[in-house]
Amino acid sequence: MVTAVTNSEPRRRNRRGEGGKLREEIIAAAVALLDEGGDASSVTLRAVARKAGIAAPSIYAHFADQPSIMLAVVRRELDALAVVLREADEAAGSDARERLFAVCNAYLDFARAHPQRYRIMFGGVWTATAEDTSITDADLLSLGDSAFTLLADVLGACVEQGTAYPSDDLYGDAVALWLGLHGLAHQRAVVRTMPGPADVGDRLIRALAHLK
Amino acid sequence: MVTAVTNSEPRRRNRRGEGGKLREEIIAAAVALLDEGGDASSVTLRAVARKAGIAAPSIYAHFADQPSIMLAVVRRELDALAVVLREADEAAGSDARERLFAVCNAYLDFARAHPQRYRIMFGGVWTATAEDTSITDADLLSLGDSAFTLLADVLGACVEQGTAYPSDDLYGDAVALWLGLHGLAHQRAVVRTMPGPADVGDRLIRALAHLK
DNA sequence: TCCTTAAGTTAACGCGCGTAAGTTTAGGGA
DNA sequence: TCCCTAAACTTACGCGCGTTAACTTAAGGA
Repeated sequence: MVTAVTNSEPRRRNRRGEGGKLREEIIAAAVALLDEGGDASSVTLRAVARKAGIAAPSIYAHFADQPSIMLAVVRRELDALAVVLREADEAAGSDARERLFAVCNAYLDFARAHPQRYRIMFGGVWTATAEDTSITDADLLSLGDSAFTLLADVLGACVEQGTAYPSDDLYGDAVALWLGLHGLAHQRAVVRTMPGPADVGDRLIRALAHLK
Repeated sequence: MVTAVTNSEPRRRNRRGEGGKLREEIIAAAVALLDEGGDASSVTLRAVARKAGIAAPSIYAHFADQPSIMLAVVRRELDALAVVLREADEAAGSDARERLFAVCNAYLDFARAHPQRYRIMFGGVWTATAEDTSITDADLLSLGDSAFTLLADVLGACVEQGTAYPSDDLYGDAVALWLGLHGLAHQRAVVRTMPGPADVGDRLIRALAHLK
């Protein structure tokens, strides 16, 4: 599959103060490449440039190097995930149990809807590359903070409401809950046909949140 | 880092009937490359050849292409994992609870000891490449069978012994337990510095096995 | 209108990759 | 002893990659 970028219009050059627009287009192009089913290695600098309809060197005006593009993608998608979770939480009403399932299922749905993105977000694109770049471990850890905090809050609400058994370490249990969700989400994002019963997600949530 | 393969001996050519020996050496070379800290993309055909001390084209006598090498690596490591788990189980004695923790911790220890291997085993090297190769989904699913069956058996023993609450779906709970272990193992294999309390592994096991 | 400068382009570099075709080395049966 | 052939080597091709340097276009205020 060549995707044949036969744009008749070569691309409208941005206006004077709007050079920054291209930055967003580059990130979008990288995400589009992922969504087409490629893995991380198919998101090359040149492929992104082709997708965005620009020449490869034009990227260097907006990103220092190729890994920086990937980091921007991860940033964007983690922010999008946090928004999705927050929306699901607000739509769930005030019952803590409902909120918990809403948030957890929204998480799993996001991963299912965008498996390639999920793999990039949590698949360790960095471990190998971050050594050479200016990306620090602290950078990476802070990325998912917003989404995780929401999950921990909702779990706390379940304990307060009495829906879940009290915990000796709420933070630890929240981490464990997320790890379970992540295990399922990641495996689904990887194998195409996941073995096990359909309700395995609910099983994970109920067990890890210590629901009554 | 160049690793400078300055072998004085260019490499002893194998005897007549022993051409198959090189196959094992190639797999070992690929694993060695992983252990040096590279990601999947640094296990190139030529890098493997350099590591094994042979010329790149010599690999084609034993593997159809580069993905086939990776599949062989995954096979080897999954077999090794199954052996490790089995040994841990046998060393744990007859108490079901002890056996469960022994097997689960052996799993986590394996991932911690060989993070790069673990990432390859479960990181979705295939999803992108398997389309072009002769590797089927059924192939991949059957790979981890031996290890998973052991885990499910031990979990069943816990229920029988009364250490764990009875389950309405033992298989489903075993899958959920594995997913939790996998989430932790994978995340540790990816981020270098994993947040959360040190006993998060025990939390996962206790909750997902429904221990009393 | 012209000129400055932001927003791109084209050209070229060196590298490592997978693969093809032909060549050498040495074990072991006749 | 000779020579066949398995096992591995050498050389070479073309490609896509990331990156750099130098050049071109056009927006928009003076």
